[in-house]
Amino acid sequence: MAERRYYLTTPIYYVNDAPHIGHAYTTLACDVLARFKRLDGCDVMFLTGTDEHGQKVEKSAIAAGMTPQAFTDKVSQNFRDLARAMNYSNDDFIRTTEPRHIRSCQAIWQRLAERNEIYLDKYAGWYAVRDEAYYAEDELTTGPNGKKIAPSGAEVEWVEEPSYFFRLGAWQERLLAFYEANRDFIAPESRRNEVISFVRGGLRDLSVSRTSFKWGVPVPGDPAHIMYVWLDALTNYITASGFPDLESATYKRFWPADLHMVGKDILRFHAVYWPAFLMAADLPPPRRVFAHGWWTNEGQKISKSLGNIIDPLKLIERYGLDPVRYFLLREIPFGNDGDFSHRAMVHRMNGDLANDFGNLAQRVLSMIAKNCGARVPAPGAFTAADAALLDAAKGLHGRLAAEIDRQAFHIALEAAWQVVGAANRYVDEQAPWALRKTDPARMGTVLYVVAEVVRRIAMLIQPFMPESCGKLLDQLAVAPDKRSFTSLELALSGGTALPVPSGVFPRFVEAPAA
RNA sequence: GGCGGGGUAGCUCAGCUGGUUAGAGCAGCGGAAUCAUAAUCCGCGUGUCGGGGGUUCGAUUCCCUCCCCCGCUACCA
Repeated sequence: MAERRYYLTTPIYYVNDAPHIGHAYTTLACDVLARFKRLDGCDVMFLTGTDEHGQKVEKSAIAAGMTPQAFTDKVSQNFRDLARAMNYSNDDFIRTTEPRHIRSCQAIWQRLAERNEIYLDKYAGWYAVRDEAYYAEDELTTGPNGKKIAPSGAEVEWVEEPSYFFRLGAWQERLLAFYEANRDFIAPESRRNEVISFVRGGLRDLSVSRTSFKWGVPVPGDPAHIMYVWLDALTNYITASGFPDLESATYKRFWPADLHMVGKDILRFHAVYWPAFLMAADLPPPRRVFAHGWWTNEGQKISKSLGNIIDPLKLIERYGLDPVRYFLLREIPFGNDGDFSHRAMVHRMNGDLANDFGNLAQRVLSMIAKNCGARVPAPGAFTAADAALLDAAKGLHGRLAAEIDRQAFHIALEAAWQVVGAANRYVDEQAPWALRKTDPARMGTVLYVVAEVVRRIAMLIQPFMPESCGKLLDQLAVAPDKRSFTSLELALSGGTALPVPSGVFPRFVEAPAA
């Protein structure tokens, strides 16, 4: 059903930033997708990493009294630590300062230069030293002293510097044709509209080199120039696949990427510049870019100045890792903005996890432990009700695979929870506690059916909550090598000894007010 | 300004090409049950489907118009 290979990436994170919920969220979505694909039999490559070049990094390093390399060695570790804390399963972690990447960037540049897609000219504009940014003429105002002022309030000056340019302007029609031919290239749909509208508005050639700082990839043949950070950064995706070695096994297997997951703020770079660079270099563009939304904190926009940045490590400490993973992908439609609030978090944790699913598992495992000799009961013939519930659980795999393929994580979870609800209703209707006295054999069948449904659900949502589902599968005595989706049809067998059950999804209990 | 998305029960949202009493989850109210992490199950919603006009036998779903919200409108990433 699915393709045999799947290559997906997170953005590379700018090392100058401290890891926050936005980073955690993007990578989490990729992690769930990667885990799901692996369990579903795909050969997956899941890449994340850090963007370590640029003027800001150079300055921060100097401020810290370190060389840029020593500085980035230090701070890139923050992102590796986050990956471990969030239990991400990335197969590679790329740093733009690695030799493989510098070689790759220069190779891309050379391919572009050879095809006459890059030329040397001058970049001229109003530059604010304080902001390290250029401003357009119409953004400026005139200050009391007659000098031009940027929107930020900084004084600007007219600056000209030599720069290489990429002929982006020539790619407008080909990009539009590409979007038209690849309807799924940009998601969600509204983002696709935005990008198309942007490209329709016309594209200017893009300055792709700088001479104002040194910390970056030197332009081949003209080391006075450093490659533009985005050309450098975007190239990481193809570097990790083995480029520029076009004959390498990994390149042949994994390029083009199946999915670049990004935040909505960097969509344009991925959906416009990147495919243009690649097509211009005569390399295949990626298959899809998904732009997700942003989190607010208790209804407030998150910003450094407000000091309300959400630290994922603190969330994990407070709620536990898997509840946080679940919440982030269940609470809001993936692609939309959403709000993180303590109240909502506890609500999901207690309602969906502890009450609905956790308690379902606990009630059936507990009854089996007490009334079936701690062994999986051997089922008798299935009734229509049994079959209906089992069929609902069996239908989940295809359902989830389809939703995951379009990054509808919230719908995938919702579908799984529909079966959780059906299972809880089934338990109440069948009332195995009453059958215990009247018809123990039937009780065994009922408990078997529920245990089997729990097994299937736990297997399918492993990508979301690997550790918790692992514990649950341990309690069902499902062997570790029988947890991929090819083993979904290996139903529990009667007589299997089960360990003593214990709750997997704890309730969050508010500390009493002091 | 231009382009795009959206305004549906207290909250978050489903409702594809128009057609039975407009739905789900959560919250709220009432009840049942007692296997289980006091978890579970059942019942209960007269919502101007943003306002107005139009097309139609019939519109939340199509057209026009108005109001409001959000996003994009390039070189800090």
